Amino acid sequence: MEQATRRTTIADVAKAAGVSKAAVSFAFNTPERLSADTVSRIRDIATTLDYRPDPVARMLAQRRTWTIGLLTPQGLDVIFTNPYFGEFSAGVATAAEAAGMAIQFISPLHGSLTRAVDRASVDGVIAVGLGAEHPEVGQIRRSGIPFVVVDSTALRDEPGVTVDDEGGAALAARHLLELGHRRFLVIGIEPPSASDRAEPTGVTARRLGGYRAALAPAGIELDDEAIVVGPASLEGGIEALRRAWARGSRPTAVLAMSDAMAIGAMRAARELGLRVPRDLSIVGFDDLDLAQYTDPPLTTVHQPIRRKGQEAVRLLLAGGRHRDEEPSEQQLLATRLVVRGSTARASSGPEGVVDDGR
Amino acid sequence: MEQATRRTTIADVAKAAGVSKAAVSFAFNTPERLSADTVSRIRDIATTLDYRPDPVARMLAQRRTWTIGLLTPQGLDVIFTNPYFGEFSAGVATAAEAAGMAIQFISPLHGSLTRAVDRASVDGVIAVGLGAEHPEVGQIRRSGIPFVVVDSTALRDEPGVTVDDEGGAALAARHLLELGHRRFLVIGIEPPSASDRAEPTGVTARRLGGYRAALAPAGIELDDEAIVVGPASLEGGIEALRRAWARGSRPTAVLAMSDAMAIGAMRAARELGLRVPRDLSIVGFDDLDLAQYTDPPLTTVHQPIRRKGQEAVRLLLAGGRHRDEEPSEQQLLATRLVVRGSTARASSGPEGVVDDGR
DNA sequence: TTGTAAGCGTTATCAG
DNA sequence: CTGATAACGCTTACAA
Repeated sequence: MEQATRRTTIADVAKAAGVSKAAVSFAFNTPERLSADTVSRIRDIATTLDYRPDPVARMLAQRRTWTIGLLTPQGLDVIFTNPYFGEFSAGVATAAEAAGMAIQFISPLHGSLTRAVDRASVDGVIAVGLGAEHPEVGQIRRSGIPFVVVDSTALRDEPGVTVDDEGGAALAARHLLELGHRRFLVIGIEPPSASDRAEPTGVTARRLGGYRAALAPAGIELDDEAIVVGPASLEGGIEALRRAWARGSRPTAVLAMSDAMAIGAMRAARELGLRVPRDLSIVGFDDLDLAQYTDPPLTTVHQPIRRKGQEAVRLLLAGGRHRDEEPSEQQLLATRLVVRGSTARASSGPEGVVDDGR
Repeated sequence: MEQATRRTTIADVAKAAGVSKAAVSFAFNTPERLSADTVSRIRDIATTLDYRPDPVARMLAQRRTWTIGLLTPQGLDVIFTNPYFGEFSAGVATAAEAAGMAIQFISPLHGSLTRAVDRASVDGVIAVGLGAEHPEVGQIRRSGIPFVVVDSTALRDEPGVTVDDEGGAALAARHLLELGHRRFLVIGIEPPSASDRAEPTGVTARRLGGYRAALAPAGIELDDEAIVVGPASLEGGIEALRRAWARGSRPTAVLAMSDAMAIGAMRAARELGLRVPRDLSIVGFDDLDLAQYTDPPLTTVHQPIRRKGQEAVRLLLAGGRHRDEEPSEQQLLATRLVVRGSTARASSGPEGVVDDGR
């Protein structure tokens, strides 16, 4: 995979046009500085010679790469197949393109995020879902590259954008409460890397906090029995509900921390012979595009995923975080409950046991 | 978004260690060439100074970017939210990472793919779903960068990987035929860009060919009435079935050219009061992960999406296509039918009209 | 084993 | 308005 022949350089064009390299550069970048016909002459020759400026040389000289890095602790294979990241990336891409920036995914390389960060040549980075325990944050901060964090309230002193996870989660729990539910199962997101697992990831902790805050007034506590975790995927949701069921959990409602998991749970419920929402109510979190097309359509907590991506870019371009600079802007985006068809009034339990409201 | 302070360069390390820049370079890239303690001394100092080689300078000097470009005619926002591309990209990413390569998405920039290609700094490109009419193919070929095409049989003289679209489509049609269906609706993929629209994209034409080939022996022809097209998305599928229905189509089976569209069609069918598969059989194409989790699970044509991505990388690394080189390897991957729950024996029509086999 | 110096292809600076 | 000339930070012959 080597280049076959040498490509035309700025020097070739300069020589052919009988001008300096600088003049050629001007002809493309600041044509106002040259006389009109010099510009057109140079451009003509450049076209003839099929000259295209080398992006790498340009980056080196400009000391800018025109690229935004999207840093995630998950591998690219999970990133690309995860609808949440898809929508988020779409938001980032839209805003980045508008600003003339490309985006580069920075994911663990051979297991090392640090290595990946070193190899990436970017003007700034958007770090998604990074806990405070990630050393990469310090690594980037030291490097002096501007960055913003997304979904990491733990990093309060960095500029970043987050959604109201607690509030959204509370809305979901309250909704179920109002429908008369008393036996809950929480399906949580298990942090991706082993190192994260020690301390639950920010999102998980915050949403759990929201559920608890809403249920407490009703005298309901979520003990370990009422919580299962797994990867934030469809399979993860299936597995989670199966596992909970196998160990004897008999909820009338499940609070899933992601739509993917909620959809998986719906699938698993069907396998267990439960009708959703009649035997089991399920509420998700995210409001993916897909959520409105499931059967039944998914009741879920909406968060503005694409906008989150756009805001992150805006923040980054507006300054990001610089070395030793005072903390800058924090964005908190609102969440809201979208009631669709996967939740209903609590009725008799799945095995004919009438719920006595205990 | 400017760098706050100057980062440590190789010259800084060299001076601090009292060696030449070359020695520092060797210490990292070819330590065998230096004495063991020189290496460790240099490395220690480099660590102290927090030296990290500048990737851009390295690219320029090496004349390699260690990056593979993924070229698509669709915008990044559709790429990232399309599960097919997600799985494909995951395959590419896996293979690329194993080879120490990063991947860069090359999508129309401000509407121009050509511009995007110029700005991209890559060692090779994988072009997905490009028709022969795309001038970018020539652009890249002229540039001398190795490339492979995916899903474009029109470009027979380029190395590339394709799946057996005709065969797979025929399998799908034959399956429905065997179930007794006689009234079909084809939901096709509408090419993304207006320029492509003139001539149907390769995939669409090939799959349609497969359907026709299978139906012809049964004396069934697909006229314009029997075909609707739309974007390859869930919404596209919903829209397509609705439109066909509105204009009077009353099929007992639909052949969708993508799983996303098939799932959309299932949704639209439900809205129309049709039960799948009882009133309407639906078969998709792709076999996305999602296909097994729909309700009912989707009968579809499986294609090895991830593997397609991996093979493309392999081909590219194995040489790709060079300027003026003889055509190189073509890969044709097999497809197969996966029968699940969305297809059933043809029965009475949706409005109680008994199908007389006409 | 290590150093020297010539690139790599731009852009930026500063005279003319 | 134009053009030398010097960065930019690294790799890599080639010399020592």
